[in-house]
Amino acid sequence: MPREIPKAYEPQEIEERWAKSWFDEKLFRAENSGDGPVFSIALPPPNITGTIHIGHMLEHTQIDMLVRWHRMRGHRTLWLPGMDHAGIATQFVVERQLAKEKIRRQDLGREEFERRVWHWRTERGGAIKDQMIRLGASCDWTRERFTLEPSLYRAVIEAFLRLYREGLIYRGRYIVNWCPRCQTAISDLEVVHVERPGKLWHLRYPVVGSNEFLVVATTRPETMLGDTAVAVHPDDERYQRFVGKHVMLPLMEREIPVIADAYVDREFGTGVVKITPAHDPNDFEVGRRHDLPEIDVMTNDAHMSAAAGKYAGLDRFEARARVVSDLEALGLLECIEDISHAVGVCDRCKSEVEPRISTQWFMKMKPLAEPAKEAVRGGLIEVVPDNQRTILLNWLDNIRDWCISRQLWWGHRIPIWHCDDCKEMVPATDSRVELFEGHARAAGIPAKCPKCGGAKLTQDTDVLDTWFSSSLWPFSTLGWPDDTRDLRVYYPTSLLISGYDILFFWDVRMIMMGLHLTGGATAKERIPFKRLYLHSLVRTSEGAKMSKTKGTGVDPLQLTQQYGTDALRYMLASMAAPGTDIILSDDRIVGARNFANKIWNAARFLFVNLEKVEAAGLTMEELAAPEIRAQAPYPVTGEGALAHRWIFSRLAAVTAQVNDALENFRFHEACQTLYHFFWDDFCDWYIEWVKPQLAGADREVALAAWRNIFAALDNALRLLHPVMPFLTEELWHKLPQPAGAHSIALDKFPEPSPHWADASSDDSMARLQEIVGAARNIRAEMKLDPKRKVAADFWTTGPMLKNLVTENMDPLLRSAALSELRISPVHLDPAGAAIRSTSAFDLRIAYGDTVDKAAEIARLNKEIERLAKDIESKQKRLADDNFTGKAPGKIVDDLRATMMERQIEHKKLRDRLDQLS
RNA sequence: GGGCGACUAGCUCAGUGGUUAGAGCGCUCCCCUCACACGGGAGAGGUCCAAGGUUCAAGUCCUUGGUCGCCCA
Repeated sequence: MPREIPKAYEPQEIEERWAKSWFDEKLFRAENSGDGPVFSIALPPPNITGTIHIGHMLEHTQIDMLVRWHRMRGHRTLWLPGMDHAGIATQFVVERQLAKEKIRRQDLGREEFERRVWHWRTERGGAIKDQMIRLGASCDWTRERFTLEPSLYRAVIEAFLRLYREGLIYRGRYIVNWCPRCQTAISDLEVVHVERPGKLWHLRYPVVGSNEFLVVATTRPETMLGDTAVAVHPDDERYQRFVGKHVMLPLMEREIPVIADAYVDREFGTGVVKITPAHDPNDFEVGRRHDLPEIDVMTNDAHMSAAAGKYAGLDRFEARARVVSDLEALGLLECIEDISHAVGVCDRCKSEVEPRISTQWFMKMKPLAEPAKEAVRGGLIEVVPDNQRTILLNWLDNIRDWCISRQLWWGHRIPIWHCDDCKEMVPATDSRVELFEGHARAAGIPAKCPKCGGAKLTQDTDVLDTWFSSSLWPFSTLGWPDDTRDLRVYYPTSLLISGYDILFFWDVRMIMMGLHLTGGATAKERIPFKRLYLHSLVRTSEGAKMSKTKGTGVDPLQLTQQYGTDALRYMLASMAAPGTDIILSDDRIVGARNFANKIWNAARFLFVNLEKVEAAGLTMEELAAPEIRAQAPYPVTGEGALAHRWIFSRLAAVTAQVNDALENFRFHEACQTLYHFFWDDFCDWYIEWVKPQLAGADREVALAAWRNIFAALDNALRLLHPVMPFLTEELWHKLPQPAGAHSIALDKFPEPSPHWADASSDDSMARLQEIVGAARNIRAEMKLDPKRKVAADFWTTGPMLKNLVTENMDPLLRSAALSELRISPVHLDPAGAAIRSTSAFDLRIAYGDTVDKAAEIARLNKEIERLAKDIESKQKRLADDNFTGKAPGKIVDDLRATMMERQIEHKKLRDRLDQLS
């Protein structure tokens, strides 16, 4: 193996191999027996129509990091995956496909159409699952669920029936958002408001029995055909005398009343508004208050209906133009104003939504919102970042009823039957489902109408909003409404990670449904998740949402192909600071790729060099067997001793930091900590420091050094595994592992071993790094040939530091490319030399005549000035009794100590400057 | 109109009241040293949007304003 290890990390083959192996071996299957802490999380189910995009990748990376971390810490970990049937989206995909054959779904009929969708689902749906497997998501695929499968269908019916019986689901004729393209009602949340230029038309309505007009202003003149009143504010003196009179609705020649209602904004337009109860939510309210007729002047596809008289059959926008020109011809168009206003469009298809009166199913939300508010406010559910908690509570405060019916064929059909004779609504007898052509449908069909005894019952044709089934996801996937073992073990789930864009659509609704429907005795047992982490969205460099249709989306699989999955994961995680959106940049992923390569090469170095020690009779087993690694660090004599103690001390600190970061969703901090540990500490210092020991002149030293370095590498790999699963898996397998060990993913996450912590090593190493830094700085400034080793002089007053230097002479000389480092008994002579100082030591390298004296003077001056300023400000603060009296003692002491150090440095530099000039 | 957020190095971003505010990339200089040029070493670069305030101490907390986003109505 060592001989074949490639020079650059080549992720492609490695990733595919491990992805397949993890899946085939069912490595991530959760056991619902046993003891110990449980960590469970449900995958936000992607749409079956979807393919993976960078947002999924971000979400899955974050989930997977936490899942792998918990699993490695021995928690009973379940990540439950699944797909959403995605009502509208899926129906559209299939309809579009049919359209190519010039077939409409109506031509096929409902049953045949559903058959086609199922067929599509089998053939084409769920591509995202394969992509997730390929990208290493450590889900328990044996528990995969689909929102339309029988057990979840049953959960939906059960939930519906309970809510219906409790009166929380009702049917009624109200104003809804109608999408004329999707030909279905949609919920308020599915309407997005876009600011668009528009016009405000001022129309004259003749007052009956006079020559006067009332002028109304409207952005939608075509709806005037359905006007059933005009309204003014009750206190508006301009119009009081008209209240109770009638105006003649132009074009329709219909007399409609002038009413007074406080809803009217006196400042808007003329202060008179037309009232169209069937086509405007506010007018609808006014209409109900005043008992006005509701005239729907449109059809399902937003053409004018028979109720629109001679305009029937026209598209709504054609009708608008015709209405305006007809009014103008009659002299009833007062003026046209250009304005900008918010237009509601369908979230999915972007066509203009038509507010329209319609018979639909609704869910009462206020009673459900109250417990949810309590759970969040009381901290039963922790929301991160915290500001999202405010947003969530705010929304719950203003919640409105949810229109849950959709005029689609793909979805959970509403389990209500209508009596053909008396129109009584009869719910399914129970939530049982039966299989029809292999797919679930309601089985509890009522036999006869309980009211009139009629035997002809027809099931409601509507289906439920996709989000209805989604809102049951955390418990329906675990077997609810049955009392299953999974449900008892894994519910409430530990955590939900979702994008903040679906907070209202999904997260909040799950909280409400979980609290209301599940069986726990207390709210704490009924919440669907204990913590809610809202992750950021990935945006384009312009800050816009990624969009496939606009071509601004980034294909994660392509990036993966180019840079490796681990690199992409690392990049996303390293940018995933809570609360701010992510703007992708090529640089970052290149950096992440380089990091992966660095890890690869550090391991490569070890394995390649192992040959040399194998030649000396040491075996891999002796050096790196698991039981050997477990006892690290091994004491090393000689000059590398410090570095060994130090790297394990670093490991202890890094482990604690990573644990803390992951506990708090601070993925970017975990990444940064790991990056610096691996690259700077492990590679740049530790490996470099101990290289000669590894070469094996002294067998005992080599043995211990190798054991330590392999143990450290093994620890590092396990620390890195959650974010870079493939690379670490591959390298882990190159180390000896216990018989039967399958994967690093099932190995232990490092413990933050307190006995590894070693403050004195940390301190000593930092000092030595300063000395090396000083020497390198002189070399670079003097433009010394890097290959040329030079002698240096060293002066310090501290005996400790003197010993430290002596004890670590060899690695010091190598790191700084020095031929020798002479410890001087006296102050160093600045003549003919460059000196670098800290308060603790001076380092001198002699030069010929190569040095730019003026540059050195400039450098000194700049440094002196900076120090002087700093010292002055510190002196000032220390002289202030207010500060010394009130600030904590440690702060004052530290400040004083620092100031004294600065003063020493300052004096040294001043002296040198004097001698130079 | 209501709410939430952002503004820190050329760029993308960290920064949890307390030393001289950090990282990656980019830039400058040197080095293809036998793990890695996807590398090593050394540097330059910041009145932390503005003005007030709280505090012994503010990039960090508060107020107001500016610019730019997002959500809701």
